[in-house]
Formats: sequence, structure tokens, C-alpha cells
Amino acid sequence: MPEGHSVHRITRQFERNFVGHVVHASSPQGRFAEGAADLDGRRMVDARAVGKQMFLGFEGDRWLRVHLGMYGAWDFAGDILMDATIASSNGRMGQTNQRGTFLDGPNPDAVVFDGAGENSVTSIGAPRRTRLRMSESEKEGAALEAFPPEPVGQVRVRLLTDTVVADLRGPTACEVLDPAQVEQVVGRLGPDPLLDDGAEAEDRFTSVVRRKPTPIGLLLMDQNVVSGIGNVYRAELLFRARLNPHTPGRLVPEETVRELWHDWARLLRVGVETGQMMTMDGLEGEAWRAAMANRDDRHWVYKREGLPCRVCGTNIALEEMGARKLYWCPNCQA
DNA sequence: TAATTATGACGAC
DNA sequence: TCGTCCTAATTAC
Repeated sequence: MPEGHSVHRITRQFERNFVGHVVHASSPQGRFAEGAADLDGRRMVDARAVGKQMFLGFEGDRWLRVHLGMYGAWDFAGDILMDATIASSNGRMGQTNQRGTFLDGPNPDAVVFDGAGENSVTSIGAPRRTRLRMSESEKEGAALEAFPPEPVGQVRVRLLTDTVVADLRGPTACEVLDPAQVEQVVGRLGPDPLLDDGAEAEDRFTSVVRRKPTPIGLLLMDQNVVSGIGNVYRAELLFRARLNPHTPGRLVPEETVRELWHDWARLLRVGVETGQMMTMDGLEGEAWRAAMANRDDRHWVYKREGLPCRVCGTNIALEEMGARKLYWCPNCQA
């Protein structure tokens, strides 16, 4: 999926555009008809992200829990108010699409018209009105896109206000919970650096890791140990720490574990702000722009099996760990 | 047209 | 450890 950063970004979109508004909920696909009927007509009162899970609170103690899984995605359309902390103009968040774009980053095909006529929403301060450009096919014909647009594909849930619509497709979880159930789910999750940002969370993560015989490469992916890390961030965090993925948690030096926590906090913040999993640092100018534009240039090891390590030249290795592909440098991470 | 792939997670053995 | 679920894009044939 969409790792933790995407979910925080999506949540901010809901905070900005839906919280405080009465929502019309439906399930165009039909598979969430009951839940949608329950939520329909209620005012959204809260939007929270914990790791990879999002919770949308509605009047009447209803919470919609959504987990995107590996290929879920939210599409936003209409007059979207961009969150000042999100430097993206795209309406779609979650999975990747074609055209080499990334749905949780700026989409070259989505031009933004803001109040100043600038092609950007990166300015801070008052929210700006944005609108997604018409798609290629619509560009030819109709002058104005109808609102709301016809749902495309398998839309599990559609949430609609007077001005904005959000479509959810492909989630691994989508259900209505009561407050106690929400607490139960959240209570089982490990700390999320954007929520639990103090020494207490760092200590909790550190002590859990240092108690376990489990390989650190598995612990980082365990949402009960730490929230929000997925397969990309796992590989990159381990490389950045020059850590062998097979090292049992309890044998990782305490300082290294603490540095892992801080590094995750760092990468998560960058991810939320930019919408991209930029896991390389030390890039400047053109190299940085190239990396931001091309996902193949953003990572140290992820999806680079057989290619020379960017640091030592050793071929990047690929193996299965936790039923997922793990990329690492056997030399740097010896 | 079919197979493959993907940034997840769960339950049955 | 395996099978299963969710969807869409890309690649192979």
C-alpha cells in the first residue's frame, strides 16, 4: 500500500474538505450498501490516521475504518481545498497509476487552478480552491465536468458533500465501528511517530524491539511494533541504518534502534509533506529533481536487485522475508 | 486474453 | 507456510 505517509495525507484531505460537513454516503459497487446507508446523511466530525489505518468519525458515534491494503485508493474530485501542509495538486491518493505518476504525489496530468492562477498549491496560509483538470477524453467534448462525476470502476464507497466527492476502491478493510471497537483496533497498534511523538513512544518501540528474537526486518513490518512502515520503508530504513535485516531485534544495539525510530519519524514527515517516499538524502539541485520525478531514483535499495549498490557497488540482493520482497546490500548491511 | 505484479494483512493448518 | 481477499495496470503470449 500506500504506506503510512499516504494515509496521513488522505486524512488531512478529509479534515480539510469533509469534517464539519453533512455527507451523502453510497456504495456504487454495492458491496458496502449497508454501511453506506448507516452513514448517509450524517455529519463527519473527525478524521484520524493511525499507521496505515484511517478512521472517519460521524455523528451518532459511527466510525468508518478504512485500510487500503496493497492496492486501495481514494480519489478526490470537485472543488478541493488543499491542506496547507500537503504540497500536492493531485486528487488521487493511495496506489500508483500509469503514466509514471504516483497518486500520492503531484500528477503531471492534473493541473491546478488556484486563486492566484498559479499552477501550484505549495503556498502556506489560507486554503486555496483547486480543481482538477479534465481528463483527456473530456477535454475534447464537454466544456464543464459534471459534478459529481460518474463513478468509475469498482467504487466501494462514495462520500459526497455539496462541493467535493471522495471515491474509495480496493480497500482491504472498510467497515463501520462504534467507539469501543475503534479503541480496540487502535490499542493494538504500535506507535506512530506523527501521533506519539515523544520519548515515551521511542522508549516503547525500543523496548519491544530489544526484547524480541525476531529478525529486525520482520519487526519493522509488524504493525503491532510500529505503525505505518511497509515494504518500501522497511528496506530503506534498514539500509540507511546499515543494518542486516536478519539481526534479531534483541541484538540490535539500543542506539541503533532509537536511530531507526527517529529515521522513521523523519521519512514519514518527508513523505507526508511531499507525497513521495523519498528515502535518499544528500541530493541537491538536479539530482534531487530527477529523483522526485522518477521513482527509480528515489531509493537506496528498493526494487534495485542485481543493480550495483549506490554506496559500495555490490549487487543488491533480493530475498523473501515476511512473505514480501526484501531488497538489501549484503556488503553495506553485513 | 491471460498472466503477473503491487507500498497488506488475516486465518487455517 | 500457505491460501485468500481487494483492484487495476502492465506485460506476455
